[in-house]
This record gives sequence, structure tokens and C-alpha cells, in this order.
Amino acid sequence: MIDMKLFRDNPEYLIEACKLKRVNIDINAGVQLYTKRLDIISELEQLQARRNAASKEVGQKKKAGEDATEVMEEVRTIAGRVKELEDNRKEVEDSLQQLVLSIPNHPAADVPEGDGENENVEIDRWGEAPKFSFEPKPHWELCEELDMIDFKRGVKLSGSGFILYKGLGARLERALYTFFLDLHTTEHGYTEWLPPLMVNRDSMIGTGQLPKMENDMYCCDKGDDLFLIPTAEVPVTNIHRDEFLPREDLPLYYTAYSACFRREAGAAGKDTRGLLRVHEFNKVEMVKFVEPETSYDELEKLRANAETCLQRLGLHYRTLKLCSGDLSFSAAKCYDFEAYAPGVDKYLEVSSCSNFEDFQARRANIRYKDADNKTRFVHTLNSSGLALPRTMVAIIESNQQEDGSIIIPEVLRPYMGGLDRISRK
RNA sequence: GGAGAGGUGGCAGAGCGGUUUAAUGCGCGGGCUUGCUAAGCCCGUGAAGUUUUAGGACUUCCGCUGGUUCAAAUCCAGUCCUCUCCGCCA
Repeated sequence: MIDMKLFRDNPEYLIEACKLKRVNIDINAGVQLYTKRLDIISELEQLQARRNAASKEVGQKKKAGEDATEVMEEVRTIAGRVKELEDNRKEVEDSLQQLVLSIPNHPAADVPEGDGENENVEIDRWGEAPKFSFEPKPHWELCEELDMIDFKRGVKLSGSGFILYKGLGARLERALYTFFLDLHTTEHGYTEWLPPLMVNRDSMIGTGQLPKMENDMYCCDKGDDLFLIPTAEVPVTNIHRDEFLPREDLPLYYTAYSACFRREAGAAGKDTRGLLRVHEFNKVEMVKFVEPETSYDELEKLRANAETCLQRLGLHYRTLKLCSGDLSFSAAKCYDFEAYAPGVDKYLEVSSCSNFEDFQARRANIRYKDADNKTRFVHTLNSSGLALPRTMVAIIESNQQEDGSIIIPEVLRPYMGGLDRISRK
């Protein structure tokens, strides 16, 4: 249940959040609903108090053998009015709930204000773009030539945006997510999970995909009301939904590999060639549950963990700090990492690294007791580490040779049976 | 899919229409006493909300949603989940 207090405490804050995130919502309507709700509750509680007392009185009178009809009649009258008020209350709370769920998180103070991706700020670059003595090819050509991906049959099976990996292509995919998982579990201190790929509605609301993004989610609605996860963030963050976390367990570091499913509604035709934008892809995700005071330090550590993935693979990349208008619905602050792919000559987003503060914890009701034994919401964070298709693009295009072969990054070779290059047959 | 059993506080587990103000135990917190690989005793101990200068007061919550009743943890219906057995099946 969302914290309704938001309305009373600081509507201006919510209005500002909507403005910065470029979301159009009438907060004042919510404030009115909130006030109305308080009035209803106030009358309701007085009546309930009287009813409880009177009911007890009936019991006592009956036990003493006295006549209780008068009190019984009073309770009956009260019960009618109570029913009426409860109906009103439910109606008001449903509307309010709907509104509260559609308010985005407020951006952190150091997030630049801006409209969209053009106003994101590049804050760092690592490595250098590879140089070629020949014209580098795009990955879709290389993958076809090296028999790594069967694009045509993938389309036959499921439609555009579904990838059929083959041979060493499939092996490289497996090598990549295995490498990431090993890195996070052995060097970065994360616990590995393997979650369900379908989750219920409560889970989708908990992390903030619903209600806003319902159109972008694959839904299995043959009476099941289940959704295919768009990221492992959803099941992994919801592991602790409706739970109290022992303070001594914090911070919790979780990682999970999963397939991810996105309808990408409205994105057709835009940078969709090859592996650039697909409906189903593999990803390794990192999720943290931390005490609020530490969450921005944890964000920097998380960021370093994600960057380690790119650095070990030897990929040139840049780091962006997202502006308010490009931040996701749930995020307070977010870094994007974009790997350079020379074949398409583009920087491709391979990871998003976000602090959600208590936004998801409020929706998913994830709490802990602080040092003063006060009940508080934890802060949640997550980062891809990494999303595979575009990482694959960057690896393939960056490591291509004039003869059309691809050099396999050293860290992946143990996962490729020692193979150091993928060549034409 | 069929049949049965069950879902109560951090945990275990009573209660099965009206002093339930949810027993009792464990755990946890505080205090006292005594010291010999320790224990004993006492007190306290769920969440959300409203209200009060304070102490406190009030409401809601016994899986969830409805219903019956003057009154529901307790009765009824639906639903979700767990367990046992049967069936089917990778």
C-alpha cells in the first residue's frame, strides 16, 4: 500500500516531481481526495467506537439477564451508517490509489533538468575507440558470415525482434552471462538468484512498471494476470516485498541472470537493425537493498561494478548522467553506460544504474528498523551488469579483423573452451 | 485436474459468536539476584492510522474479498496460497 501521507505532507514536492519528469498529473485533485478521506475516516471511527462499546454492553446485559433491545437497535442504526461510510471510503481510496501510483519519483537534487535524451550529460569516457585499416562491418553482417545468428529463422519462429543464436554465437552469449555472474558473485560480493520469468501484478506495481508501462509489457491474460518480466529487477526486488529486513542483513547485494521481454511499443523502425533493439534478450542484473543514508555511496559502488564488466571486456564506453526528463518513472538518479560499436558507429546503452531511494520500497512495502528502532523504508538500487545484445554488438564490431574473423576477449576465453577467435568456416 | 487438511503476532501454538484487553511458550529488550562450563526471578515486547502539552485515548489488521448477526479470529460463500493422497506430465 502506498503511503497516503504524501499528499498531506508535501503536495508541492509531488507537483515538482511530475514537472521535472515531464508527467502530467493533477495533484490537487489528489489533495482533495485525501482531505475527503480524512473526513470520512474521522466520522467512521467515532461511530465504530460507539458501536464497539454498545456491542459490549449488549453482551453484558444479556449475561445479566436484562433487556438489551434498545442498545441493539442503536447498534443497528450505527451499522447502517458505517456501511455507507465504508463504501464511500473505498471509492475515495481507490481513486486516490490510482493517482498515487501514477506519480513518478522525484529526481535527486544533482540531476540536471532536461526534456529528453539530448540533454543527458556525458560525465566520463573510458578507453579509446578501436582503429581499423579497413571499413568495419556492422554486427549483423559479421554474425551472418560467421554463422552465429540465424536472423531469418528467428523471425519465422517468433517475429521481428527475436533472436536465434547458433553455434559459437549461442556459446558466446552463454559465456558472457556466465562471466558476468561469476564476476559479481566472486569479486563483487553478490548473491546469485535465478528468478521466475513471469510475475504477478503486485510485483509489477512494486517496482513501478505498472500501471504506467502496461502497454510495453507482455501479458499472459488467459485468466492468469501474469506478466513476462522486462528485467530481473522486477522479481529480484520483489523478493522482499511485504517484508521486514533485519538491519544487520543490510546492505543486501543480489544478482540474477534472466531473459527480459519488452514489447517496445512504438519503437518500430528506430535503430532496430540486428541486435540493436529486440523483444527478448538476456541480461544480468544487480539489485541492492540498503539503509537510506548509504544509498548514494552504494550507487557509486554499483556503478563501479557495472563499469568493471565493460573494462574487463576491453570495450570503449562513455558514462551519462540522465537528465530529469529522461529518468525512468521510478528512478531518482541514473547513470547510463554506452559501449561504442564501430560497425554502426554508435554508442549503445548497455547498462542503466539507478538509485530509487524509497520509491520502490514504498510501493512494495519493504521496511527495516533503523538504529533507533524506528520503522523505515529501505532504499533500493539496481544496475544492469550487463545487458547482452548490445554488449555483444560492441564486442563483435570492436574485435573484428580484416579477414572477417572476431578475436574473443581474453576474459571470455575460459568460457569458450579456450577458443581465441571465431572464424569463417 | 480430483479428494482431504490447513492458513492466528519475530517464531511456535491456543482460541471456534459477547471480560480477546488474542492465552501460553520461545525469541528479543530492560532490571534484579546470585557468582563456579550457568541459571533463576521480575517487568516490557506487532503493524498502520487519527488524536493529545504530556501521560494517554480511539480506529483498523487473525491469508484476501464479500455475506450473515445487535455483535465475527470464531458462522457462511468465493478466492489465493501451503501441506497430504490420487491422476497427468518434462
